Amino acid sequence: MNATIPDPTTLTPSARRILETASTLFYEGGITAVGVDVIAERSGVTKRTLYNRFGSKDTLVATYLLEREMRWRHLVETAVAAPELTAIQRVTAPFDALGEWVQQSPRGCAFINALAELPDPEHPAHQVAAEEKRWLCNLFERLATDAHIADPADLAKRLVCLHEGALAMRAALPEIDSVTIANQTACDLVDAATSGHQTRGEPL
Amino acid sequence: MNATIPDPTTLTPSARRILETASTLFYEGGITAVGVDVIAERSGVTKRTLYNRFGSKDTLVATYLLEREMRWRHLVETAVAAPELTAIQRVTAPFDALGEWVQQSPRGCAFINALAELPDPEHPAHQVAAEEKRWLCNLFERLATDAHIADPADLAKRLVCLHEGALAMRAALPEIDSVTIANQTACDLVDAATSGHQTRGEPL
DNA sequence: CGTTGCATTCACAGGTCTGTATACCTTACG
DNA sequence: CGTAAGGTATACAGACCTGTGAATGCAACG
Repeated sequence: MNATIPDPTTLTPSARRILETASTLFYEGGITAVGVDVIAERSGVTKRTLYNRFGSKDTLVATYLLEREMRWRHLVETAVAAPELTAIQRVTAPFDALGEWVQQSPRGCAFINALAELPDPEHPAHQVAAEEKRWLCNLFERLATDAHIADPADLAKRLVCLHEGALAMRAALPEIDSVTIANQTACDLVDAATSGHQTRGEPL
Repeated sequence: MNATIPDPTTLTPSARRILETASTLFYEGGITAVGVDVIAERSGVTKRTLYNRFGSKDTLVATYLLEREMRWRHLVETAVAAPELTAIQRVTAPFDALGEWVQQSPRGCAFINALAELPDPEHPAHQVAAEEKRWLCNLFERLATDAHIADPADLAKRLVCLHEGALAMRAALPEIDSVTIANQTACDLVDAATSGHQTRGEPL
């Protein structure tokens, strides 16, 4: 029934097609709502092949999220490493990557969506999703540290919240250009964190 | 099949029980994953009664979101109207309401989750969810206007992003106290928007 | 040539899903 | 008393779901 997640970079040709079809359908239609029959049919593959390659739907879901995370990480890492950027600009570079990313992602964050559909913390996909958020938060903290910002952990958490909010709002109210808004806000937060001591309002 | 959404405040006793059971199960287990059979059984009601009262699962889902929105709105509106608050403090008051709200909502935002599961924009629940976000954004803008903030529309969008991000992060990484972080950040944003001209970083 | 791995075809098991049909019971109220 | 509304009980239709079984084709590689 269950199986270990295969390495998305070394897949047989059929498995590749299956994964690509599943990625599209899961993201656009929702994980629970999309059945393996449709995935197999749209991949030009039989269900048997699907199960031979992935072992279970849950594993296919986890593989889908895993590969998506790899693509996202790669995009962010190249954006952050752009040579023309200052250390300060690098801190908000993930928001630039997000701007590209959402062009092909009108339905919000695939990881948040997966968490919404799969409440069971034991589900393999659940941990992939949580891991992605943890990675992003740690990345922000590292970038803030490199930019010699006073409280990098605090800034990182703020930026992660902004980041997720922008993605979520894009699915809910596409007419608001939430990514640009979040990007500007992130720059302001970095500004505030660098220019001397920061006025911090009481949370009442 | 489909039916009009009933008024959640005037329900027969059975319908009340059905809606309450459905609310819990939908939120905790996901909408698609929870079937009407288990809802009926856990409500101590037959499926026939459920269909007599709500007509379809889709309508039941929409009613669930509608009532949840009413409760949330009420909580926010009382928080915003607290007499001891200044106009400036009112702007971030929804974040205080959010602090209470998430005590009973460890699985993130029900509306975002619903959008994740029901991509069809024609689905009645879809519009209830989008409406909630629009309402919150407009509320922020109104509060910012009342507090004589320079660009209320801009600030409102920033605060909505923060708000949604805090909710989403709570589901993904509960160990981060995202609501408190977002509340503090919101206060800082309001501070920055009130104290003279605001340095706005280039989004690169 | 023979093996090995990949994929195919087709059928099926065992559930669960939404939604409906029929017939009966109970309670409130005019 | 009589009626109507709300609810009960049970069974069913028809579709879809995940996952399995058994037999076969085919191409590459030793």
